[in-house]
Amino acid sequence: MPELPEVETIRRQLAPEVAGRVVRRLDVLDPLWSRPVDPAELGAAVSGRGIREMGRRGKYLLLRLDGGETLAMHLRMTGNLLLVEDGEAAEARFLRARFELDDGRELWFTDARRFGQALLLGDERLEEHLAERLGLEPFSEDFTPAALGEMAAGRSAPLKSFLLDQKGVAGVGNIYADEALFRASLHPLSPAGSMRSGHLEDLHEGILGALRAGLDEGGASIDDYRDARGERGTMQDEFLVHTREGLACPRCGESIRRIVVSGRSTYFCPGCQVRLRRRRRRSRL
DNA sequence: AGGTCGGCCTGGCAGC
DNA sequence: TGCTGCCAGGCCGACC
Repeated sequence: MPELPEVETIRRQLAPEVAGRVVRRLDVLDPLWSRPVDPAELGAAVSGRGIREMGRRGKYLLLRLDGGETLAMHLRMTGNLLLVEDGEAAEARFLRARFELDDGRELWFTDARRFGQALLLGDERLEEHLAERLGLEPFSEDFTPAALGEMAAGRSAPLKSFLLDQKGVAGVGNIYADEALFRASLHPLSPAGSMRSGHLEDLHEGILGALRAGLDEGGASIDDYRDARGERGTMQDEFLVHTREGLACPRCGESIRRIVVSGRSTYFCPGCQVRLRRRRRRSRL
């Protein structure tokens, strides 16, 4: 699934290719992609516009256009954004939207499950939209163990659910949540508010370490994910626990388990990931 | 208000 | 072989 490392891999590949180009034409083939906006309306609004840059916030790809508007795209589960050299020759399976650039190349948004969406907003409204949904960027200097502690304080939700919540740390999804918790030696069912300062440092480091590994490997291609060139990432070969049920823990050798937390498959090592207890409220003096 | 759950959506695969 | 039914999960709205 596209999470921060996958989306950032695509952004890094596309940014130098699309900056300064013009979208000669945007063809929206699937009304679900532009919903609730009419496909033809969104197509007309983007066609002819110059591209300033390709950005990212959380798991959103941000196509920044001339004139102070941005097309925010979300890949959700099975979306891909491909740079296509020859639109005639490429296989158009699951094609939902097609951008023709002024250099003859095309950007294709493909999406088997059709969860992906795009939204055109003025930059001010976009900032509001993102601020309502997303918390800290993990690679910003604002993301510190102390900031993590402030977000987790008083929360009884399991650490796994806490990490999946985009309003906390933006960009972490099911894969990297499992990997981060393993790196931090923290049990996914531990209440978020139960972490002490050492745990906060471990989790902070675990999140960054897992995301960096994903970036180094060009993302994880368990099934649908491909980078902007259509190639697979290799992070799935480096997973420490995710999808490794029954295999030996790389740290202590115990058998990795799979449980369901918040309806999501969750992999962890019962041998070395510590289950914290809910912190007792400070008694009043 | 914080936490959980069902719905969106469909390809792929297990099971018969 | 071919059909059915279930699973995957990011995000959001409904509900407790």
